[in-house]
Amino acid sequence: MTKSSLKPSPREKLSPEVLALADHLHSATIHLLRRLRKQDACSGEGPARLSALSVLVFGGPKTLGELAATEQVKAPTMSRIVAGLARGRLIEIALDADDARRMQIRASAKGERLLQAARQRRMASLAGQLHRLPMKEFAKLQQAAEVLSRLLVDWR
Amino acid sequence: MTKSSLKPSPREKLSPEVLALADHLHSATIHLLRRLRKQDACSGEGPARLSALSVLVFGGPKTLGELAATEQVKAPTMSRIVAGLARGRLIEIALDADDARRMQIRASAKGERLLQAARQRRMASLAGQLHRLPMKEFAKLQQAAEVLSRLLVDWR
DNA sequence: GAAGTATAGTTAGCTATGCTAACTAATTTC
DNA sequence: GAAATTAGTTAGCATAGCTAACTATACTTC
Repeated sequence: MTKSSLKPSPREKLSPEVLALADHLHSATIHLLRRLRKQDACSGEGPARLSALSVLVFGGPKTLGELAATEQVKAPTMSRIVAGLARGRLIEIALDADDARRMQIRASAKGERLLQAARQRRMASLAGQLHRLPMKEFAKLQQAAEVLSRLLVDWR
Repeated sequence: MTKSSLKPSPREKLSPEVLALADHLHSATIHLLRRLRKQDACSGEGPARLSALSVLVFGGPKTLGELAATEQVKAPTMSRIVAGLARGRLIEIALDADDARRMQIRASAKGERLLQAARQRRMASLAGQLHRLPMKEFAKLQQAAEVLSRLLVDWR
């Protein structure tokens, strides 16, 4: 770091330091998710379906378009993901009373159970590793997770 | 945190705190990579090929089996990825002198250029966001990146 | 050195996930 | 009420993951 500013004033543009952090963060997140992804295999559903289902479980009912936007995917892609989830009885689809074009999609009880089980496996895997960290490093990750969340919210 | 230990002694097993961090980290990394992934579209190559190519560029020549192991993918999958990269002249393949079954795969000059350009786009995107962070938060991410790297190395 | 086993990669064929283009149907706007 | 917009589907393409079954080379064992 060449200059310090404790208030939200940005640093100079794309210094080597910023690029180095971008690189490390990029690499670490890729490898972290690659490890966790393996835990999902035994759920019987692919990553896109699990992710969409988790949006429904934690975010409540959504239309197809809202789901597509949340998952940053085009409508036809989400259409097929929803079809797959419906085929497995993991979601329930109701027509919107106000607008017959819209569909209200919600997780079914079965979908909720499946997602919680999958989530449990991922969390157990990651938590099992975090668990082995010394307190100090654990705290660093806690702070970083908050920073990352804000970064994503403020992304532009 | 219920107990503190500044030395590498692990905490109690899978406390709510550990699970909460696992959850936040999981969510943040997923959404971070989803954003960065978009930058790769204009490279003309998919994520699996870019990732394998980056292994070759930064890790030097590899056999197909080594590439598959590094990318945590089965041999037939890597076989097709390599075929795609070869079709685009992004890699060069030589037969191993000692063992005619093996292939030595290396990035071509064209592959190196393409990967560096793609990497530049990802890094610019992420760095552009990191750039806007106040110094203090930036430093937190730096520390976290180190912790994450160690976590991945020590993963078991 | 021949037979059997192990290893490196390929091929075929399945599923899942992403896209665009072109479509249907419902709603809104003018 | 005609035109434009919006929600979602269908068709068709490419990438990426897998297993099973194959070829070809290398190693082992007698």
